[in-house]
This record gives sequence, structure tokens and C-alpha cells, in this order.
Amino acid sequence: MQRPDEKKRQLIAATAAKLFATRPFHKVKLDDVAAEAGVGKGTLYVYFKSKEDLYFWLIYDAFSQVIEQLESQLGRGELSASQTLRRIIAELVKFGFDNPQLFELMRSAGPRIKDERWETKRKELVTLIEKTIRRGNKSGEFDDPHPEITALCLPGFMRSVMLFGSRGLDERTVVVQITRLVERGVCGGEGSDKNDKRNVAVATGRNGR
Amino acid sequence: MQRPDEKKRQLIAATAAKLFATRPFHKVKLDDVAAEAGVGKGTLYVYFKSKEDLYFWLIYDAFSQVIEQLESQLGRGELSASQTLRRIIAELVKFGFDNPQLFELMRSAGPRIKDERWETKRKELVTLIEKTIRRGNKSGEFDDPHPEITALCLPGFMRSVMLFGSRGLDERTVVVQITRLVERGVCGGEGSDKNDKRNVAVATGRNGR
DNA sequence: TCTACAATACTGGCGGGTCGGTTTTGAGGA
DNA sequence: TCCTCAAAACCGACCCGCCAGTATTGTAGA
Repeated sequence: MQRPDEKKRQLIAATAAKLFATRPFHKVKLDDVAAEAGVGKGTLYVYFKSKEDLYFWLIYDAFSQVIEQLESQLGRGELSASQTLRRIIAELVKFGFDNPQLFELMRSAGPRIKDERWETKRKELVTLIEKTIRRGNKSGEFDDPHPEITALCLPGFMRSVMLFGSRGLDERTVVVQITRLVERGVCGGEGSDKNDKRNVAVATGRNGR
Repeated sequence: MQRPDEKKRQLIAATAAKLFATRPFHKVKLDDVAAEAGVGKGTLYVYFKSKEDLYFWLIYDAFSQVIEQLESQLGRGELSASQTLRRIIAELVKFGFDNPQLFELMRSAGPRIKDERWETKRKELVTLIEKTIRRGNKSGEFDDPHPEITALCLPGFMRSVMLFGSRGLDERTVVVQITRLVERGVCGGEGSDKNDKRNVAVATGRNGR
């Protein structure tokens, strides 16, 4: 009896990922995916139940991988919040560099392709970051008044750099810079809040549009 | 068909924006846009040459608006780099809050909807930020080794917050927090580079995947 | 009456999904 | 080791609904 071939599934997935990263969802033809992967169109439906299912699997898989990777890295020993945050950043950047098309891929389809499993995974990641910052706040390493916003921003960094950064950027540089941005934002100290508020008020206080 | 009614054009655009923000490009039917806008389908083609053209115009217009708004705000008087940066952030966040669907809208279609005009506008914005940081570096206000990366990240912040931030977030809070993140990242001072590099190395130096 | 536009009918092709025929695989018997 | 057979993968031509884009008609206002 012929068995489903995991290699083939991966081949199809990889091919689809490449195409979805190149053009928007609605311009990717399953005929093309099949042709490019060197399989029959019908075979696609052996491994995936629909075009959307295929696309979703791609993203979901990537997310699961990062999170799994992160958790295995962090769960190992007991790290300080600061060290943990650095690990997270390094790991995320590494993952991005290892999967350079991932962020293009995520742009292929738009909002609300149903399913919340995707959203769940995303939140998992953000929460992981947020908790780390909160831990740092408690331990005195950090003093971030809005861990939830900062946590939200970190993946945004990644995205920006991976999507729009010049090709010349190397991984180390990116890690250092993002670490710098986040860590300083997160730490307490200079740049008093009073000062912040005054200046921000100046910048904000204008006529509404 | 003769006199192009700008009001109607705006009406169509606004309606389309609403729909594109709700579901992916390929699930938005022009019949729906026409119906919802209360115009005939044919009329759409008076104002836009195709579905893609319509979508494209939406994004392009928004970008042009932000940039124009920014430049008018900044060109006025002579501001320090620091003040300028704060203005930029405040302005961007304001724009985001004024156009809450913008970021969802930008997700509707994916990469490479041809045309580079879009990309040009985006770069214009990033360059504006980058130049401000460089100016601050020169004047001694800032000391950012990678203005190009930081500049890239700022819009990424925006996106993250607008797309995924909880509804409860208010504009002021977001401005303050983003300002905090960026400004601290950008300033020189504590958190010596030596220290950074050592710790980052610790976080990075692991087995490759 | 004439203009402009909403409404709506129409068409063409495009692409997601299917289905029946074909090939591959591996288990079990000798 | 080899043969047999059935289950399931594989294929790709085809089907069919959908929708962008166009042409036609009806109507309200001037």
C-alpha cells in the first residue's frame, strides 16, 4: 500500500511558500504550485484540503517552530529576565534569517482568513515576551510601564527589518540594534517621565484633522 | 461620465477601503463595493481603471497624506532633531488612530502588486526618519550607530500596535511608549557597547539550526 | 428632450476543486 | 525471494461557479 510521503508534503509546502512569498494569494494558481513542485494537481488535495488550508498550514507551521524553538531554548536553565529577552531577540532574528521568505509569505493573504489558531500562536509569542518584561520589572532589571505595548512591538521590528532592510544587513548587526532599542526602552532611569510628558504634549497638542 | 465628482470618488474609495480592511482582496467583490457605496458598478470604472487600480490608489493616497502632513508639520519652524522625532511619532500615531482601518487595509493584498510608486512613498517616509536621527547624531542629541535600522522599525511599531493592540489603548499612551522606546534606543549613554556585545554574543552563540 | 448615472443583464475566462483511470507500494503467502 | 493483490497515492483533463469588466436599459432631474 502506498503511504503518504512526508517528503512530498514538505516539497509541496516549500514550493507553495515560495510562490505565496512572490505574489499575492489570489494570484497564486494551484496549477502553478503543482507544476513547480512536479506533482499532479490532484496530489495537492491528498495533502491539503484546500488552497486556504495549504496557506494556513505554512504560516502555522512556521509559528509553531519559532515558539517551540524559543521555549526549548529558554526552558533549559534559569536565566535572568534580561538574558531571556536577549535570547528571545537573538532567536527571533536567527529564525528570520533562516527563513527569509517567511515575512513576505505572511503578507500574501489578508485579514480574517477565518481560523483563530493562527492568532492564538501569535499571542503565545507576544505573551512570552510580555511576561519576560514583567518579570524584569519585578526583579528591578527593567522598569517598563507598558510591557504589553513593548512586547507587541518586538515582532514588528523583526518584520520591518526582514521585509524592508537592505540585503546588506547581517544578522549580528540586526540583533545588536534591536537589542539596543528594546533593552533601553525597557530599562528605567534617565529621560524622566515628567520630561517625556511635557515634550510629548508639545508634539501632540495641535489641531485635530 | 463627464465631470469627475471628487466627492463621489472619495465615497467609493472610503467604501472600498472599509471592505478591503475586512476581508482579503480576492474576497472583495466590486458588486459589493458599488452596492455599499450606492453607485452603479459601471461608475466604479469611471473613477478607477480596475480593481487593482482602486486598491492601489487607496494605499498610495494614505501614504501621500501622511507624508504631506508630516512635511508640513516639520517644515514650519526649525526644530531640534529630538523634537522633530517626537513630532513624527506623534503624527504617525495620530494618523493611525484617525485611520484605524489603514493597516488592515494594507494587508488585504500581498506583495508585489506591481508598481513601485508605493515603495517610493514608503522609502520617503523611512528616509525622513533616518535623516532626523542622523541629524541628531551630528548635533550630539543622539548617538545611534544604525539610524537606517531604527528608522525602518518605527513604522513597524505603528503597525504592530494598530493591528494587534487591544482596543483599550489610547493614543496618548501609545505615543508616550513608542517615543520612549525609540528615543532611548537612539540616545547615547549607559549600556556600554562593550557590555552589549558581550551579552549578545552569549545569547547568540549557540548551535545552528 | 437630454444628460448622467443607478441598476442590472450579460459575457468570457479563469482557476479551484473533482473524478475516474493509472501507477506505486508494501503486506502476506508460498 | 518472488508473486499477487488491494489500498491508496498520483495524475490531469474537465467541470462549473464566480466575478471583473462591459453593454444596455430605465429614470430622475434640469
